Amino acid sequence: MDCSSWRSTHFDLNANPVRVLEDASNKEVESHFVDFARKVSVKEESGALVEEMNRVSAENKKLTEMLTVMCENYNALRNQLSDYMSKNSDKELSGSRKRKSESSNNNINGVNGNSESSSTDEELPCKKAREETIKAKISKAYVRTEASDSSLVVKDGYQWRKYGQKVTRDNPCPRAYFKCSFAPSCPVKKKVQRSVEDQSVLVATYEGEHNHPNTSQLEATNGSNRCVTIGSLPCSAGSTLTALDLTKAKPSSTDQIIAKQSKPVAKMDSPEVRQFLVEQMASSLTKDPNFTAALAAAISGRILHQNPTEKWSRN
DNA sequence: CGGTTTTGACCTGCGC
DNA sequence: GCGCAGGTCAAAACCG
Repeated sequence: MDCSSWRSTHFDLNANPVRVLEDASNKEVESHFVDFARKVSVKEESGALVEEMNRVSAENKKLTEMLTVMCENYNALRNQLSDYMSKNSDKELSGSRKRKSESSNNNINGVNGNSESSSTDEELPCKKAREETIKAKISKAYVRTEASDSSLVVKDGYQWRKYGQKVTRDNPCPRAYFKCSFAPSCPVKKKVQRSVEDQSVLVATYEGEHNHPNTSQLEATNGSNRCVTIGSLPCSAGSTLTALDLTKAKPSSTDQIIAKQSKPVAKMDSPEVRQFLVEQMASSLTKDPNFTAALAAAISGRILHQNPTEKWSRN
């Protein structure tokens, strides 16, 4: 599983635009300020503006430092998580309750050893291969939501149709079953259930791989998606990703996703797409007068949520 | 009116 | 074989 390059580029995607934005906004504000000062040429007013500018710069610097610290912490947590995942991936898969894809796989050579099994010699390899395929495409995503939010909705950019809900024995919270809206042409399913330990965390389990583009990617490509897809999951199930949500202030994008998957998405991996996303993020954010406020909110939110995040990385 | 959600019934695999 | 638990189906309700 070679996903480190993708993960690191994805992380850069989150980190670099901030630096780009910071430089761009500083230069922009400075040039606007200079022009304005020349035109008005009122010393008192310019003095006040300089003072304001210094204050904003100091605030900007402070935010940048906080962001740097945050990114370092995020990196450390991500490394912890990937270490943990690689150590426990085998254990996790064999220990799951899921029967079709795992238990039968592990017992196929006969813990029960019943020679009168209904499976024929032709069926066995075929079934095994199919189950292994399914097993290989299972991925999990942990999504933080508002504690008051009782819906089992994970905004991952795809459209889902709920086909069932069940209360399971090991968790009092109901588990919801979703199929991709493109079914039956797209076979992907997902299960969403609240974590037993932290009920503000949704655990989404994806099975299969989408054979069509992510709807949010399509919207972004069309330029109609003003809320950049940082917080959404660009999920072809099976790719490793980490996403940093800078748009926490928006209710529609409050989800904070840390996902473990197993192989990269070609579209997201291409330099053109990354460049496009960076440019789009930069342009949309620099035009937004609420950007500073939203950034501050995101950072404070991150800091407040740091402990639960550490908790996830242990689980 | 068509698509989605809800929810009880049903199916299937596993352990005893 | 039986009971349990997870997963799926499908009819009714809901919604835009």
